[in-house]
This record gives sequence, C-alpha cells and structure tokens, in this order.
Amino acid sequence: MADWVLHVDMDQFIAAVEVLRRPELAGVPVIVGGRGDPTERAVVSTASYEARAFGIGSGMPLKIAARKAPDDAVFLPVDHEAYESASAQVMETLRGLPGVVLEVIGWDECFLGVATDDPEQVAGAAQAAVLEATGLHCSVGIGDNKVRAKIATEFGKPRGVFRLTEANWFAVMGERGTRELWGVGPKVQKRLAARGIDTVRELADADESELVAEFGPRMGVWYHGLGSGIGPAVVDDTPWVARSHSRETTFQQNLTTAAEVEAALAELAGQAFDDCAAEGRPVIRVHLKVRYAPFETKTLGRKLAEPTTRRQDVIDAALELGASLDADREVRLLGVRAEMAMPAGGDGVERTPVRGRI
DNA sequence: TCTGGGGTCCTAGGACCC
DNA sequence: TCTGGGGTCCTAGGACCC
Repeated sequence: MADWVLHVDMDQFIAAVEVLRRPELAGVPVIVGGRGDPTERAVVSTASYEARAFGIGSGMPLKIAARKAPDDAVFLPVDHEAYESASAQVMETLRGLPGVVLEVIGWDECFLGVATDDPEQVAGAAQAAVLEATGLHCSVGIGDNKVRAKIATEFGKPRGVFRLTEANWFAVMGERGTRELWGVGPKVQKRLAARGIDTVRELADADESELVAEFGPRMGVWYHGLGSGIGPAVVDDTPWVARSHSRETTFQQNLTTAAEVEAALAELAGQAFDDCAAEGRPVIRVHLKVRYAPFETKTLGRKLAEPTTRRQDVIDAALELGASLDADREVRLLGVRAEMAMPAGGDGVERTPVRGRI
C-alpha cells in the first residue's frame, strides 16, 4: 500500500453554513462579510457561487460588492461561532475515518494522511461522511505530497476529486503561470517574471543558484522545487501551538485625535494580551499594524526588555510604538499583535517555508 | 471604489563574540 | 592608514496563506 496525502477543502464554506440554517437562501447570491451592512467599511468573507457569477469575491469591500450585486442578493453578518462549530464537526467526522492522520490547516480545510491502494475510494468516503454528518459539500485533492494534493483540489471543485502526482504534474501544471503555485503571491510572481520565469515548467527548469541569489537559501530552493511540485509529504497531527495573537478592527471613521488613537491602542493591546494570558504564556514582543494613506500597510515591532505577564507592560509597549509613528503622514491604526514565548522545547513540529499552517 | 482579521515564516543587516 | 573570518543573536520588515 502506498502513502497518500488528501487535501479536503469545504466548498464555499461560510456561505454553505449560512444556507444550511436558512434553506430559503439556496440558489440566492449570498454575501457574508462584516456586520452584514453593505454601507459599512468591511470586506467580503465569502460569496456564494451565485454571487461570484457577478464578479463578487472574498476580500472585496462590501461597498463594491453592493454595487455589483443583483437586487435579490442577501448580505449577512459574519458569525464566527457558527463556522467554528461547523468546522469542528467536519474535522471530527474526518478524524473518524479508518486509518487516517488529520492535520488541520484552517477553518475549512485539512490534510489527511492515509496508506491505501485506492485513494479515490478514501476521498469519496470522506465526502460522503462529511455530507452525511453536516450537510456540507467538499472537494478533495489527492497527491503524493502536500503541495500536489493542495493544488489538485482546485481542479476538483466543486464537489469533485482530482489526483495530481509526479506522473501528471507537468501535463497539468507545466504551462500554467507561477502564481497558481501555493506560496507564490503577486510579489514573487513579479520577481520571477523579471528573470524570464513565467510558467511552472520554466521555474522547474531554472537555475537553482540563481533563485537562491534572488530569494535566499531557503526560499530559493523551495521555489525551485515547487516548480516540479516537490514538497513535504508527512501529515502531522501534532496539536497546534499558537506563536502570537492579534486584535484588529476596522474603525468606521478614522481616528483623528491622539487621545482616540491611544485609547484604541490600549484596548487592542489589552485584548491581544488577554488572548496570550489565556494560554498562560508570557508576551515577548508587540507589533502594530497601521496603514499610511492611500494604501500602504506597515508593521512596526518592538521586543520587550523582559518577557511579561503584565497587561500594562503590553499596553505601554503599544503606546510607545504608537508614539513613534510618522506624524507627518495620514495614518490609520489597524491592530495590535502580541507575540508569545514558546513553551519549553517548542512544539516539536518541523517547519516548511509555506506560510501558515502546513 | 475602497480596501478584514487572524495567523506564520523568511531575509537582510547590524551587533557582538571568539 | 588600514583594518581577518566565522558564527550567532536580534531587530525590523516583507510576503504569503486562510
């Protein structure tokens, strides 16, 4: 029996959860975001397939979505608790499949590691189990590692299964743009294009030492391998250990006075601290996320002199960072992040350069 | 036309040490 | 006037993901 990696991804997860509890919304363009008021400053979390047909997608400001949306579109507020509980139900169901190791990546996706001669059968069983337990549909990517499984899922959507391995990698991906690779964003795509590397095959054929010179020893090697679909194949169910917690908020009106900004900084820093304190771990670093007009987000960080378990220390650090902002430019506060000391010995999980939880 | 909220990991460059 | 080589740690910021 061979080892396989399956990537399970819920179809339009948030919108699907909303339709599930309000069946009259089936077939209607549903847009979930912010407090559900399209006149407010907020963005789209998820749009149903019906809404996507009008060019509405996640990350888009609600005000823009409102202009594109047809008259019968429905805007709904984000309901984290509902998605958390649906997510937990999905994960629990998948964990119950025989012989699988499950690694959670996000609310609506995970990897399954399984030894089998028929991965399509396991994929079908996963889809059926999730549908029966939750009423939700998902797509499954089958791969010989995490990178290929993850990319395969896109070809399976919606409600399908797709297998991507070393055998069909170049046939499927070779002529596609580098941006379609997991971990290649707009900036890296540009830097690759500047060196004449536009397609996946060109990336695979590129000179690794040139990529190392451009991106550094780890990312250079990683991107080169990505061109051939190379990536980690071990699915790891080690419990997640958070490294930091942050609080961000969208102010409906920009803060204008120093007193307003200080009050907001103290509030957000205090909340971020509380999330860390709830885990019983000291804070070692504080970051501010701000936006300079017109649209340039920046992060400023400061290491604390000592790891602290005092709320006020974190608030003071945030205020100090706030005082160091460029006063000559229009700046909008977005949020505060508190970075925690790792537990002794860390979490024992080996990292790969793909950002986020892999 | 107006830009979320929650995260992680990597790199460059300076400081410091032997 | 000219000024090593290598290693590690820290800080600040960048990029990407869901």
